[in-house]
Amino acid sequence: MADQDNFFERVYEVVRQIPVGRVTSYGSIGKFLGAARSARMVGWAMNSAVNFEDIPAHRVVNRNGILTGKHHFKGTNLMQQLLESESVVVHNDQVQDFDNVFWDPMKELQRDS
DNA sequence: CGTTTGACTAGTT
DNA sequence: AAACTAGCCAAAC
Repeated sequence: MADQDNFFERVYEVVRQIPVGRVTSYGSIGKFLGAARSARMVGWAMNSAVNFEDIPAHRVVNRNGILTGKHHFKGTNLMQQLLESESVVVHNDQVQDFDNVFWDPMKELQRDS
């Protein structure tokens, strides 16, 4: 069933599918949803997603691999802590080896047919 | 219902 | 190279 009733839920669906040890960017998610120019909306969705424990928002970073929204988390450095706990190397609020841990929904999920 | 904002991104100065 | 501007779009006020 189409759980995608709202833009937010669509984002949640994608973020939920982010594998452990991988991160993605707002733009990529938005692009996958068909709203590449709505990268901010993805962030907005995440703002609400913080209320959802099922949404690993910490796996979503900006295009630079920087933990832009770390300040929005419960803990100041919680975002980094979570990423590090998932085998993601983070240093100075920035994801190291970003290209290696970057998870592209369009490439990994690929809208099948 | 009009204005502001906001976890972005790409382009320009 | 760093800072600023603009575009984007939907939710919150």
